[in-house]
Amino acid sequence: MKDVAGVAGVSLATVSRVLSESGEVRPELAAKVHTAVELLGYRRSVMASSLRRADRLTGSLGVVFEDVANPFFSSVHRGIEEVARERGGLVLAGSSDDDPVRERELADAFAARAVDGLIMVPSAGDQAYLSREREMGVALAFVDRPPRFLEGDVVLSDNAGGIGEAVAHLHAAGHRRIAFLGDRLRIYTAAERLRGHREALRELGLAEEPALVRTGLASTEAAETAVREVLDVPVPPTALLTSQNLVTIGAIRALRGLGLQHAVALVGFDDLALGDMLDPSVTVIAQDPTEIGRTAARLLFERIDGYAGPARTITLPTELRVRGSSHPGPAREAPPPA
Amino acid sequence: MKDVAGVAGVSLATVSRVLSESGEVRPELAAKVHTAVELLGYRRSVMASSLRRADRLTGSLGVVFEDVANPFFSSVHRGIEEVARERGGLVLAGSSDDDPVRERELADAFAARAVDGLIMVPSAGDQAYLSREREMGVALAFVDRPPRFLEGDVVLSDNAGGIGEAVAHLHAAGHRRIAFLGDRLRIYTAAERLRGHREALRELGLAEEPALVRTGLASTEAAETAVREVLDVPVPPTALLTSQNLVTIGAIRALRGLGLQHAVALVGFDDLALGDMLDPSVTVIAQDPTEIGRTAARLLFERIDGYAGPARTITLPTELRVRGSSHPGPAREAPPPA
DNA sequence: CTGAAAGCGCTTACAG
DNA sequence: CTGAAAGCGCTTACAG
Repeated sequence: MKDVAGVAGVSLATVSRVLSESGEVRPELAAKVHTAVELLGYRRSVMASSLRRADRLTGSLGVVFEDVANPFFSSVHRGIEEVARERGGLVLAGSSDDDPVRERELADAFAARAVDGLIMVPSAGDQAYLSREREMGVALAFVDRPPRFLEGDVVLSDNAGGIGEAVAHLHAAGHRRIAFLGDRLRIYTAAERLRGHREALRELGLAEEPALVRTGLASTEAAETAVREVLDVPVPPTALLTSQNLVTIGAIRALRGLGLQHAVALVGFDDLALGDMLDPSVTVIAQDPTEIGRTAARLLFERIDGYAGPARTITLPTELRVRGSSHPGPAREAPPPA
Repeated sequence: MKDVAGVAGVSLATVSRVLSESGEVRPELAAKVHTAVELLGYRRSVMASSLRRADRLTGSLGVVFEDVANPFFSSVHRGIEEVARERGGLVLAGSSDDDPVRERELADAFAARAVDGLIMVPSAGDQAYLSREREMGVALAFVDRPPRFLEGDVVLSDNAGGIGEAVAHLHAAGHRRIAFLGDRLRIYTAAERLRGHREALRELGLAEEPALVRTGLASTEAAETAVREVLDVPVPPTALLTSQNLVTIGAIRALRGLGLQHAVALVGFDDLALGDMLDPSVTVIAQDPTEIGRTAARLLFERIDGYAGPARTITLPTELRVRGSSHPGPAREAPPPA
């Protein structure tokens, strides 16, 4: 910048004013500065700039995902990037692998790089430590699940509502025995989806049968086994609701293995790539991860811009994509009462 | 840091030495410093630190992908993150959408944040502008395709070799009429894959028939149409080679639409999620995106650590995953000579 | 081994 | 509107 000032024949302060578009500068001087910048190929250092600025903003955001390579999160990432880009912001991203220690290391490393804000998919741990970052001026927003032991803006999908819609859809198609296959309940989304199932059954006047509810399924294999077991009870379910991608895949494998893919209905949470190419194609409850990312970024920028009101929770709707698996071909009579 | 010095009763310089682990400091003083750091909850500013350091390193890396939400690239991202993490580094990522202007804006924005290095998936444009960044001390590495008008370290998949292996596999299964469906040839990987097809045919003594080669396919729809056309020639192919995911999906749709999914063999480039659940399951040429990311990060860190030798090109092998689609069920007699 | 001082590249009151 | 000067939070010769 010193060189630019020299070439342009103005003071350092003037160059700074021109380049940061702050204060009034005579157009002729501004032109000289721009010419010098072009000539020298000068680029202002964001780091030095933010160090001295009153607002200390760096125009960068940190994002902690469970895994940047997970397609759901990488779509959230994209949504955040889109909104950040409108403001000239850049995104730092890292994977916590749902490890609270790693999550904290990442938050620390981002804060040390003076990010303006942090968007986090909170791990199973405790997020209270983030109140210190907030005090130090780092804005916060959460995504996919709420933080624990800390208030904060959060963007969620309507997990319970999405499941409820699926249950109603299956009920309308004549199903009365709807099994629920879910992940470990310590995971917020897993618990919410189970809650949605229970509430929907109650609203429809259906009894909840313990034999038709299986949770704690963390892998495709576990899900496959659970589906086989749940279909092996005295009065088996006519429809399956799977609360997560891996569980859905396990269920598909199990149904195929038993030759029941056209006999037992299936609705899965989260869309599957190629889900429409399978036989039968898979009915799903789809989230909108890109919009989740955009929304979280907007909330975060409001905080960065000074909003200091109470924490907000935004719940985005899910979309039921009805495909073949919830319209099993052969006619079926109503199952006997439980 | 000033506060820490005050509490610890030492000079600023000593605190800096302890925290940056540079220079010799008496253990007792170091202990005092650490106590003060704990007490105050102090965290060193990476920005201020790097501004004054001799090496100017910030411990952050910029990555320009075509799209952070593309599963291939998000896996590359994960590989880069893993290697960066070993060194305490952080990753900034952005999407160019294959737009040279956006690519350059991102490279600029990263450089203004003083990243130590840049890993890029070069867009179709010209990367010569990056030589300026390199002169300013930013290390460079490229991924998936080589930069244009610039020398640089690059990590590629063995595109031609992977296709060659697939052609040999189909040939061994008796196929003599193997169609190639590819993307726009201005895309490096598309051109390489077509080259692999041609060379493999030549090596096997098969003539290349223009009617069996279709390129320029940028969408599922275009691919579907092209497959229908290529199957409609007087002597149709008995096998299809698709050079990219969207093309593969278009081919699957076309074959199903025609009821030929068990009659015409198919091998696609890049694995498909659920590719093993389709009927028939899809034989693919799989890349290893995470390893591509790790390798690029390693090359980049070598440059950051001072390696100044010639540009290196590392080509990673692909893996042929033989599944049902290249073993069509019904026996088939050798097709008539061309 | 330790401290006082200069300075990285910038912004911002403070005068004029 | 413009410039000289102080200072953001740190590191690093330079003395001692």
